[in-house]
Amino acid sequence: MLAMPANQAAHANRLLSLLSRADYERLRPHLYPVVLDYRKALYDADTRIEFVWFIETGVGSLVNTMENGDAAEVGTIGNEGMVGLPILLGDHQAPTSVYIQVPGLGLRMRADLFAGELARSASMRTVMLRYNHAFFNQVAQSAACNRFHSLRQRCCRWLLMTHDRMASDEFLLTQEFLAMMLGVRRSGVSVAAGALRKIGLIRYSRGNLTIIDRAGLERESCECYAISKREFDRLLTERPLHSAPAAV
Amino acid sequence: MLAMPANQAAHANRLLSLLSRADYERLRPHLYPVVLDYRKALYDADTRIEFVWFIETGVGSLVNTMENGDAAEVGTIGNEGMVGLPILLGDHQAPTSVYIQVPGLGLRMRADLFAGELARSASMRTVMLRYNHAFFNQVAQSAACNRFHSLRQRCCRWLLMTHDRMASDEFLLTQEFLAMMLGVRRSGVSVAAGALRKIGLIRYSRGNLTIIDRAGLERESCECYAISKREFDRLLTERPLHSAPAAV
DNA sequence: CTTCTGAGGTGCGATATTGTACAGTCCAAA
DNA sequence: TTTGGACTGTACAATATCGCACCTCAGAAG
Repeated sequence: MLAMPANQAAHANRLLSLLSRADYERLRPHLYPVVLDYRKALYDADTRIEFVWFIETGVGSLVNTMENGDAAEVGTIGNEGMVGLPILLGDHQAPTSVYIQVPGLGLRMRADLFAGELARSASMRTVMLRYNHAFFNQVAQSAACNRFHSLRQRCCRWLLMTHDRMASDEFLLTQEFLAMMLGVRRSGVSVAAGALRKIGLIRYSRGNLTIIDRAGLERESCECYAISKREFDRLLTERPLHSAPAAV
Repeated sequence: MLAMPANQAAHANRLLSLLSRADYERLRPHLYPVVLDYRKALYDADTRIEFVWFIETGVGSLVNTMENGDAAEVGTIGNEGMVGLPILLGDHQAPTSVYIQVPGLGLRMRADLFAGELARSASMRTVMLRYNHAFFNQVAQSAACNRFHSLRQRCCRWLLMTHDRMASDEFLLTQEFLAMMLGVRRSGVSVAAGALRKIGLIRYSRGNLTIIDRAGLERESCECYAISKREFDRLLTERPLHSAPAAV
């Protein structure tokens, strides 16, 4: 049974707000506010990860880049999570990179200090590992989604996942960039997004996109969006997970 | 700095053999030998995970099944790893399932006891979390692979990954089953595998497949195989990961 | 020996997406 | 005010894969 201490006062970052006051106070002296600029790399593939980040606003992407330069997003990180999970897992690098796709603000901490605090606090590990599982499930869902679902469906899913992690209905987003995230041609996005605009779900022009009809996007999206979201909601709560056999 | 104690005597399962003798002795009383039958489910999506498994021979697949029944493998587990990572991450279920695709033997342990031992041993957590990272990287690679690479390339990758986890060059495998793993039509596999047979890389008939030319398969495969393998080799060693800044 | 069944090979039209190209439009810098 | 660049819309042939159907074949069951 995982006893979860009373959480600290609400924080812009959901993970930090799930920590006990004591755990949060241990991290606090090491957290430095940073601006997350558009397209900034938080870490690059196969290079040492020096910091972990807790995103407050904005959105980051876990991106896999192939030898020939083809790239695709395989996971999304916002104010519900952190960037730098390899540190949590005892590693210091990864074959993927993390880029900022919607600029914002966050808190940064030295990776070695984060690892040290984790080693000292079981309750902190609990929170972070649960997030890690939710994120893993999202990536696993992406893998299957890339196999089965159309560009249009994946486009809707991407918009919904990004929207969830944003304060506003409006954000900067070029077709070129979205195409890279989805791992498709830019002109393919032009057609898919054009169709979504035609039926009144979104509006956009010259890199400025607005979500008009969220429910409509959810209808057009594949099930992958709902599954990922459900997992985050299930795992990122203050309550302990049911662990009695009855709780199947 | 992660001090890694002297490992215990070599074990058929690589993860268990990476544990310190003390850690292994803690698990040993709870490990029960089991037969891993073809197509057996080790756990099902969204249901309580009661056991964790350490595979000794045979191969398992992490499978994502869609609402309409479409299914695809998103990760592979063999004697290098364990089944039941959600337990390690403080959860007790997952949106994916694990099935045995090549029958074999393994050791099973009650999930609650495994969680208890993990809570008591930092060194055990270290080993398991590293494996978790390697496995995560494999799934992230699959996500991008499903986006970019041809059926033929993915077919080669699958054969290589399975072969790595097998004692023999020969195993039972129908096109029907491989099609489900790759998330494609059976007749698509017929064409792809037929081509691989024609150029002498594999041999097969009526559900019996033999790897003839491994190097050839590696040439025909996408880069995803090598990347996943490299990550497993990097993370599943007895030596601690370099953690000095010089070790980039 | 015959039959049945699971496994595998092949063909064909339909569809999604690719690669490439080109043209239109808005905005900001010169 | 003009120009150049960034962003977007569109078109078209090529390709991979799909969905489906049908046929063959080997071996086990009867």
